[in-house]
Amino acid sequence: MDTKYREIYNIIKEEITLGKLKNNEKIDNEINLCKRFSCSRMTIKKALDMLVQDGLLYRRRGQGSFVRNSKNEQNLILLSERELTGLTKSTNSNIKSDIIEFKLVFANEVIANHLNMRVNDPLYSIRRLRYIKEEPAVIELTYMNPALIPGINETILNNSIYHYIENDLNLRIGAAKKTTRACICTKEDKQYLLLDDNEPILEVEQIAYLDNGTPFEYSFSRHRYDKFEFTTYSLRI
Amino acid sequence: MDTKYREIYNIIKEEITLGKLKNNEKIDNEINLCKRFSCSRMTIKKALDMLVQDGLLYRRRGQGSFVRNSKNEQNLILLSERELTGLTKSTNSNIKSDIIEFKLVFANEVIANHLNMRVNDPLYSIRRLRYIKEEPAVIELTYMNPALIPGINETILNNSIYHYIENDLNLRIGAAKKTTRACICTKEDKQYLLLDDNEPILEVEQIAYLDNGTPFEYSFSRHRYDKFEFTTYSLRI
DNA sequence: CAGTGGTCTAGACCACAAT
DNA sequence: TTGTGGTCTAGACCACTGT
Repeated sequence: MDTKYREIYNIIKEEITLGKLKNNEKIDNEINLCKRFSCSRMTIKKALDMLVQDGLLYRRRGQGSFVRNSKNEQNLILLSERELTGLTKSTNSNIKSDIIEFKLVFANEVIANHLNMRVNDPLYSIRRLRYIKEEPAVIELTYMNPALIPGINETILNNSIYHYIENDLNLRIGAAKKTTRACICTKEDKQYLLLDDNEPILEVEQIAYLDNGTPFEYSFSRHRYDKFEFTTYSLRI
Repeated sequence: MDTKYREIYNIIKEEITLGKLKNNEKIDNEINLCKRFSCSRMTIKKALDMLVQDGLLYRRRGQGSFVRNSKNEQNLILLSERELTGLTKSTNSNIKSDIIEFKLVFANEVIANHLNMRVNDPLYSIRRLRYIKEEPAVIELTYMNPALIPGINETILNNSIYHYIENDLNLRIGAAKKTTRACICTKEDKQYLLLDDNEPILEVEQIAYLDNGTPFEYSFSRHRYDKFEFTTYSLRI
């Protein structure tokens, strides 16, 4: 059983993204939505505020709530913020992985710090090359705490680690801190991603947290610059 | 008069960032905070949820709310999400601008679309080179709707457009949609930012919205790759 | 003026964790 | 069992917009 506000959020989100509600169209007011969903105004507000955070709605006191231009920009792969479960989920299609390296190492100070571990604690180190539509697209270097995420093997790595965490380990991923930068490509990048000397990398450094705030993954994803861009929607609450 | 939840948010945020509250330390529970700030639990929850969104807090049902590792990483310029007012505010120091070009043009279809204008409506086009600590750091190309943001002149451009919008025009900036990508540098980038052939650009394309949902700015900021990285904190609500 | 969203309250019941 | 945060209610008052 999901929460009521999340159900309402999903229903209205669908009405917007499927085009039932047009751009700049005024949606029903809060009072009417309360009646429609048999709930209090605070619950409606919570659902609508989530849609504002997604950039799908804007609201004007004294006037109403309106749909925001929700162009389907699908030339490139866009990642939206409420789905933070890595490549596999956000692109739905045609992901394959080569495992370049998969070993147990010992945490250095930086990693231990980010993952709330001690220096020299054992640590998974995973390097994968990921393909989208048969073309090499990302090199991922992932560190995971084996005490939190046990039982990783090649089968899992060939599919989705996140799927394993949520469905087999029954843990829930809650948040991620991502730092994005542009880098000059290295020899390794050129080799695996088939880049020329002057072609850059879009690198994302990430710490991912479980639902309860515990960090479980520290990773670097080096993306081909011509296959990825990232969109975020920032609000000043 | 600010809202109560924003005041509480600011006070607790300061206690975390100034180091009064240490990493992973449990903060006071909601009931006690209600008493301390003389307010209801919902108001406390709203303030604390904002801190969770900022990545400064994590919360565990049955246990409490805890401070998240808030290392001061100040080697590079980091932009956090709740401050979306451009370079000048987010770096506090030592910004200068050269105006490369400032003219009135006519909106093409793409721009008109993003800014809710009509094709061929008049439009400010502003190209600036921005220096940080006397070194060239960003080339900004900005389009603005003169009907919304009138009276822009060189003095304003030499300082902060955002300051002018909020303090002189008394408008409030509410949200921004940002798309980040890595690019091969152009001849112009090399010339102004003093880059070598193989050094990339970190480009941010942005649509900025007023408080009431109206888009007023469409811009491209081309950052030196070695002076900028962007951090975002994503939540799965 | 009426209609809208923004804030805030004082409580209720629930799910979860530690003891 | 106790203490914690998560959800939800039914209302209140306010600020802003348009007529």
